[in-house]
Amino acid sequence: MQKKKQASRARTATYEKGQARIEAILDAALEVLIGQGYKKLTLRQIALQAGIKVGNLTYYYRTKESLLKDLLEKILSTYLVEMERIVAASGDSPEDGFVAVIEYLIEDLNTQRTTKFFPELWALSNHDDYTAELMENMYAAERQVIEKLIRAINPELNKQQTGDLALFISCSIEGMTMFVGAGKKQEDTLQTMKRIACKSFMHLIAKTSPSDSKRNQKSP
Amino acid sequence: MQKKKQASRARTATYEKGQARIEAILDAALEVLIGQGYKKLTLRQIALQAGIKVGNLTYYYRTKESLLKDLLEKILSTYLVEMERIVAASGDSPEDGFVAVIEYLIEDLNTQRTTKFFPELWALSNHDDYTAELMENMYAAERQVIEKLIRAINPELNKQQTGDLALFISCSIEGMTMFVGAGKKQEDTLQTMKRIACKSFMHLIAKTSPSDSKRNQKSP
Amino acid sequence: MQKKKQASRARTATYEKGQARIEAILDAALEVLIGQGYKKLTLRQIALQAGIKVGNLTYYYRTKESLLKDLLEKILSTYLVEMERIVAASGDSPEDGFVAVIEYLIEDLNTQRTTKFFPELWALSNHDDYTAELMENMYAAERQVIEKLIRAINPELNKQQTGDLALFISCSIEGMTMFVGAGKKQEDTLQTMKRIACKSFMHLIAKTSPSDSKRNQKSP
Amino acid sequence: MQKKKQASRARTATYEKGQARIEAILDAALEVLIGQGYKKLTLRQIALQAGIKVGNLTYYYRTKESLLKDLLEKILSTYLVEMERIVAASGDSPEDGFVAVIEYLIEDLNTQRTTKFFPELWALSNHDDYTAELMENMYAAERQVIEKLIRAINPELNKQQTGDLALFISCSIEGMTMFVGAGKKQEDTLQTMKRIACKSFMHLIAKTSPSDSKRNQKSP
DNA sequence: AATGAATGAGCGTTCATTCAT
DNA sequence: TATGAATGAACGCTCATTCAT
Repeated sequence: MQKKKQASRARTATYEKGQARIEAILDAALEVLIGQGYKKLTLRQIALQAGIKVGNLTYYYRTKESLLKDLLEKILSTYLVEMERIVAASGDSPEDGFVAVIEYLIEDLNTQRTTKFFPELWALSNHDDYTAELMENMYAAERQVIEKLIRAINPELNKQQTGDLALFISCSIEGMTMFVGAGKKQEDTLQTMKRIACKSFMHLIAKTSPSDSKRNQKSP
Repeated sequence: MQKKKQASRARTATYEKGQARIEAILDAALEVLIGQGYKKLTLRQIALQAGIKVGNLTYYYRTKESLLKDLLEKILSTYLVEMERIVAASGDSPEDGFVAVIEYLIEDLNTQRTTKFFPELWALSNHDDYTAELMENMYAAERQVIEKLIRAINPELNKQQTGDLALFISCSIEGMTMFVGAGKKQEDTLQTMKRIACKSFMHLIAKTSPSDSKRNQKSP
Repeated sequence: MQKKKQASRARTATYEKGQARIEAILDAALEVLIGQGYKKLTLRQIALQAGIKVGNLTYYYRTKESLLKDLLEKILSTYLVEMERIVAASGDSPEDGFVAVIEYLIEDLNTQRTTKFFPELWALSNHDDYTAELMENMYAAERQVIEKLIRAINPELNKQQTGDLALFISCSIEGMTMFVGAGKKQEDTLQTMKRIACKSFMHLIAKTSPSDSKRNQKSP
Repeated sequence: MQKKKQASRARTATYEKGQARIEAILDAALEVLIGQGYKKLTLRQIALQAGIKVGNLTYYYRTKESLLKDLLEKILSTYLVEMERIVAASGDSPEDGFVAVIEYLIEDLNTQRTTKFFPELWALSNHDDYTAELMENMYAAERQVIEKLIRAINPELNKQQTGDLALFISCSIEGMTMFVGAGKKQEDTLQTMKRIACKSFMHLIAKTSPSDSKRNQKSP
């Protein structure tokens, strides 16, 4: 029901076969990006991975840029969808919801899909404005989810504070990608990190008081 | 006197002029990497930036790979050198030393050199073992510095715990690179992040007790 | 009634709709050729202009070459038809008829259709024998019209001389295409050229005597 | 002495070998253009003709456009140089000079270099502004040479009239390219055309009076 | 009659690398 | 040391053509 307009920027592909091809192409592209990095993310490699010829690839995506757009949008959107699912499923307690989100995010580092893809995304966004914007939108949405939970846990905090805390928490988790993710040196510390993160974040939220913000009160 | 071995993979360069050239080449390469990204880090661009011709560049570095190796080594070593300098300069109090290191690391995000370079490094390490190893060595050294300070602040913690805390702290800071660094959307929140980070980390170190570790006591 | 054989190389197109499609395709092709040049005269562009898909285009013309053939034949035939119409309409006086033809040919340079198309035709005929033959046939017919008028004006001239004069006159007019045609630098001199041409040609016809021909009398 | 700065837009090519290569490349390009038309004027064909690899070709000309620029400029400049040489060599009599120029221009049609190249040039100029400008400059210079001779033959004519006559004469001759040039159907009529042209043009110049111009006197 | 899908060849261009001087 | 010259491989992309539906 809800997946009808995927690959919106791709060519028409009105028929089923075309739709399937587009999915296959995007899957292949992600595979290449994860497996070989964006330097090797060439049309030839993608076509090879997808089992088609380059000519056919360009039939669906006239430019590499448009393919990349679709690819990034597809991947990033799945993360948001999943996040909202987690929140919705976590019941009434905001504390439980918060822990569920944090654990989901960290647990997600167990997949190569995540640990390989995101550093590529960050590097890409370094030199491509569109990628940077897309990434920023995704993380902004993620922070909004976190902010809502923070506010529910500690309603005394003002908007500025919840935003700052959400940003700090998001940073802390994203930073693990390079170290504790799948295939990384400290791979096995993932559970420990989860524990430390939850404890630390919960304390941070609970013990931050409205008067803590340096911004609101330049001189104490 | 002690840094003679630099550019070990480069050509002989026994004479001063050659050494200077190598420095110029590496500087040029870094400039290009930061300013234009890894994708445009071509021999042509590096030579142009260095004011020499490609032919001459290949005289010093027979392959692009060897140039990259030297470049990474040079950059990463400077971070370590700086870190040790910071620690040494921070006096007797371990708390002061810890805060100084944290603040240095976060403050460093103010430079494009850092915010542009590290995501590239992470992406590179994704698919290149040598880069991954080099990076891991650097971060391991960084964590050792942090661990030493943690142990001085809270001597009760065991080796496992200090290691985990250092890793968590390192992740938290590195994760800021994509968000609060120079040229990023949340660039202006750097001071706030610094404050939250210091407070949060200090509490984490102080309030962690030896019995917290789930690893040591599989069954409670 | 008499023009049935058009599009002889195209597919059957026995039905009216098919005939209309072929006309639309050829019109579209001419439009593209004139507006964007031979380089951009691609099946994609033609199909786009005709409002159909490439796949359908290839149903009517199995190869691009066959489409081009039909296109050339259609265009060139229209010029001949028009020329004969002009001659027929110019009444009894051969002088009037001659001037009418000359003026028609020069006036025709006012349309982009002419000034853009013919240089392409000449370049094409440079390396394509069929095009060269088609073009030669068209110009031969044009010269025959002119020859007939010349002979009527000055009956003393022999066949060789009328042929030579017709050729010279035809060259003189065709040569204007690159300079005084629509969109050309000397576009505004078209009327002046018309006047000079008529005066010069009329004098040439009137004052040429049968003894002028060097060919007939190698030694005087 | 005078050929030092040829190929000004090409790469440095400071050494003899490079200079020779550039000449070879341009010669090869002309060969391909003449022999196969601008559609087949590809870098691969040019390189093949020049006996080098495409990679080397792009070392001298970074873009195809720059190569074409140099090619056109080189060819067109040779025509101008030759024209001026002809005029200078034709002695005192303006009539002799004029005839010499006309005969040179028509005689030139005996070379495939001319009959093949110019239609390509005209077609090129149809869709490329730079080519159009270059071509216009060349023909403007040619007309200036003709105008000067016309004025010497009939000093009574005003500037407007000499310009118009020069244009008409130039058109008449250029128009022969498609018909009487080397390899064309009416190839053998070249001498006849020469004779008709000279006679016709001389009469046109001699018998045009200042009062002929319709432009100066809107109503007679 | 019409379209979507697929292919293979070729295009201009970039690049790391090799080599003679 | 330093440069110009040359190469081969790969890149993104365009195109005419074929084919199943």
